[in-house]
Amino acid sequence: MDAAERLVESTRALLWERGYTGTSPRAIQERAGAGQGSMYHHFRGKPDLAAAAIRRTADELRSRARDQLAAPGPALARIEAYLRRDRDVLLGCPVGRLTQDPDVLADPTLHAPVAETFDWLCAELSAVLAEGITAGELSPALDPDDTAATIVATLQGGYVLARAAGSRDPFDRAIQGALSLLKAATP
Amino acid sequence: MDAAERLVESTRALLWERGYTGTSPRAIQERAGAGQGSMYHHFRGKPDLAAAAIRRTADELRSRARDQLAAPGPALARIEAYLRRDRDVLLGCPVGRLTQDPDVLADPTLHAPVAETFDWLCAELSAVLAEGITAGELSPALDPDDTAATIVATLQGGYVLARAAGSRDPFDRAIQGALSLLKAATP
DNA sequence: GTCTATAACTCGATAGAC
DNA sequence: GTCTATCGAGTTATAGAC
Repeated sequence: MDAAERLVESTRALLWERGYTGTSPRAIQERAGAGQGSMYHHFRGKPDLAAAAIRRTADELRSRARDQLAAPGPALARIEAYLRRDRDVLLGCPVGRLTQDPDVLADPTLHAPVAETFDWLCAELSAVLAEGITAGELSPALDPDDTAATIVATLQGGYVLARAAGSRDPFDRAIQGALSLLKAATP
Repeated sequence: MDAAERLVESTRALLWERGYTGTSPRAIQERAGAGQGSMYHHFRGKPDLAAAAIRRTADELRSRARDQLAAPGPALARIEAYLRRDRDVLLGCPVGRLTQDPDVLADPTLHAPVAETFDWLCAELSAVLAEGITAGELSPALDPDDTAATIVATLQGGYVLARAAGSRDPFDRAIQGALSLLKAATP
């Protein structure tokens, strides 16, 4: 792994742990084992480096969501597989956490990948839900877009509750509760 | 309003907008119209001031949740009133946002009010849900604790989605989706 | 109780040697 | 391509005058 690569990975880790404001170029360099000169040679500065890191993190999230949502099988089973997938719950969502950083939201280059990720995820889930309704797995009374937003919100909020509690328990309960509600909503 | 009071209110506003790491004593002082000396006379430093601000914000959240949840009326109606209450969606939750700040989670004095707030809120909602099940409004198949966690997570995640989208739409959709699922889960 | 001055440090970024 | 030195500003906090 060359220096530019290590700098991006280091930035990804620090943005996840400490957010944009809490991440200093100095900390990025130390973690990457690179010096000032190296960093400012490869990147114009902190926003440039953050843009590269956020784009990669967003791409990875999409790719991992596709693994479960685009798999073969019944709609509800794919949603359950996605919700129950192994996650580092106490670390929170590396994309969702960026929405708490006003400096990220204020910079269109940093904000755009975050907005696109959740737009894409809601649309993808909505399509799977619509499929489940057509197949007779889910009640036609459910609105796919609304329900998709509820599912993504349950995940994002589950992370918040887990970090507040210092335990993954509330996350697991929130997921279980959402799945129970979905399973109760059969035609 | 005296200086100490203005300093706490100023800290509350800044913690909400910019988080703990993003909030400097200087910014607190400027917003409060108080000087360095005044601040360090009334408070030992940034963590002390933040502790006072967080305690007050947490108390206020609980008090406002009680307004809807402890009101008279059927269980489901109280939950809907709580979920549909007027909110500054794009500002996010002033308590939930603190879970993204590692410096808050690392300090027990700052972390405790955050943990207690969500513990209390989940317990309160769980009690209302249990009441709804007993009254025959909701299916006995629902687990009150799980469902309560799902509801709180939907709110917290709804804020995340709204800030990501730069619009309150996904928040409203997530709430609507959760209410539709709850209403579909009748005995 | 509030002020100003200052300390010791980190911030994000640039300059210029090698 | 990476280094070290340095910049000016901002950080949290203390000291001491008033």
